[in-house]
Amino acid sequence: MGRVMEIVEETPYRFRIDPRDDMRVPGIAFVSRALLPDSGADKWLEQVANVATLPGIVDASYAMPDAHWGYGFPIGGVAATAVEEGGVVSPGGVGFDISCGVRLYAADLTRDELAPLKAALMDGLGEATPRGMGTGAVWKLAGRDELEDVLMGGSRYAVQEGHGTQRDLDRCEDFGAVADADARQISDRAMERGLHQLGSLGSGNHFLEVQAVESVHDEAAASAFGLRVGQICVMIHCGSRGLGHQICTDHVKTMESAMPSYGISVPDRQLACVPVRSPEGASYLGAMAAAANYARANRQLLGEATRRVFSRVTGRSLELVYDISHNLAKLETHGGRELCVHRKGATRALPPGHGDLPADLAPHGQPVLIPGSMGTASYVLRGVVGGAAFASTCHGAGRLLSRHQAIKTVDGTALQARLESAGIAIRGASPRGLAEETPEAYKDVDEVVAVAEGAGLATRVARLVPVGVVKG
DNA sequence: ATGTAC
Repeated sequence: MGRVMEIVEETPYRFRIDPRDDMRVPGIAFVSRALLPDSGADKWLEQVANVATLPGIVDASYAMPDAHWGYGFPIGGVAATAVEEGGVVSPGGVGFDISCGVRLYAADLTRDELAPLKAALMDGLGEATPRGMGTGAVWKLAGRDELEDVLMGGSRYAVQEGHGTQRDLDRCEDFGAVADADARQISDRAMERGLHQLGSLGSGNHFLEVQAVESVHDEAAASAFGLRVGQICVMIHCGSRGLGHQICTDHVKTMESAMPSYGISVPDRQLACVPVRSPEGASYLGAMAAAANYARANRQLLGEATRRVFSRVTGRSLELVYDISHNLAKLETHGGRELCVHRKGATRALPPGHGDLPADLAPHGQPVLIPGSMGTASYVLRGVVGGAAFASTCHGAGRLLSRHQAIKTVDGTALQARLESAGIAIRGASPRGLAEETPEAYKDVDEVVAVAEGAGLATRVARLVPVGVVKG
């Protein structure tokens, strides 16, 4: 399980790995004793230390409370590099599922009002949501030219084509699309994979979930976000499908061969990286931005399909609370310097008053959407003044068992029966897919979120519980 | 996460 790391407890919610060997900065993990492996030997802690060796990294290599082992970087990792000081960009710091993220809708409907319609709603959502490893998708794109429009315009293009409203875009990170997308940096293979998957959930931990607001922790913020106790919500968690995956694969390969020419060596080949200010760095960031726009359009399309079903079955509407990604690198200004902030399984959490927030949300801070594991709670948090890790927080419960271990632990069919008897409707999930996502395979989301709040990364706004789930 | 390996 990797070498034993020496950990210094700075506070009950902040642990430090001091620089050693080639580390340029310390590692900082925002965890509790309960979330830290007993022996200090866990592969993700070693990964935190490895990331600290990257050229140009500033302040620290950070781990969020839900951190666990990932490709090169830990999932739940945050690292920023100084762009004008040789700072690098690494696809491993973004992840294979570029701009994977979450969107949350609030319904004009209570849990009690839904009860007699729940089965019909879940049936409708099950039928309307393409999912799994196949190629079914909501939007049949006209061809590569239209795919390029999506890659450049993200949710804005989807709305322009009639798939949503301006109000939706007001509640999206980056108002629906990131700048500087460059479709020319995407291989033919990645384009082909993206052509037939726009408006599809995928598999793994991706899901569409009908939820109910169980409790509100911050009345003012909840009200501004459009949330109240007893209300029905819909959460959609998905990403950039095969397109993002192929882009990551392509650019890791390119960087592996380019790295020596920049004199960069890394302790793990999965940390392949190049300077942000290099042809390969610019190429990756352009392709990554295009994949991010694809992921946003993907969530917009699935949201529109959800709205149609919701309206038909319940006669009620869905208002977007927010859409935020948790796998992305962004060029941001912090402390007067331009930084390339990698967030991998970590969520941006802008503080109250931040200029990138829409006016109605600005007094309260950015909504942070935390999907729990299947059958457990999810949370809405908000960003705080004086946060840490470049205004970042956790992204979910965080895995405890590998998919392989999870399958050995539970039987998918039995798990489905258990969830259904707990009042959680399941549609479309394969037994194996369910077993991989069993709650026992994840950390306790309540503990993760409590630590995020204790560490001063974000504060709780509302806790949501599952009513029904559509999975791949 | 992923046409679960090119």
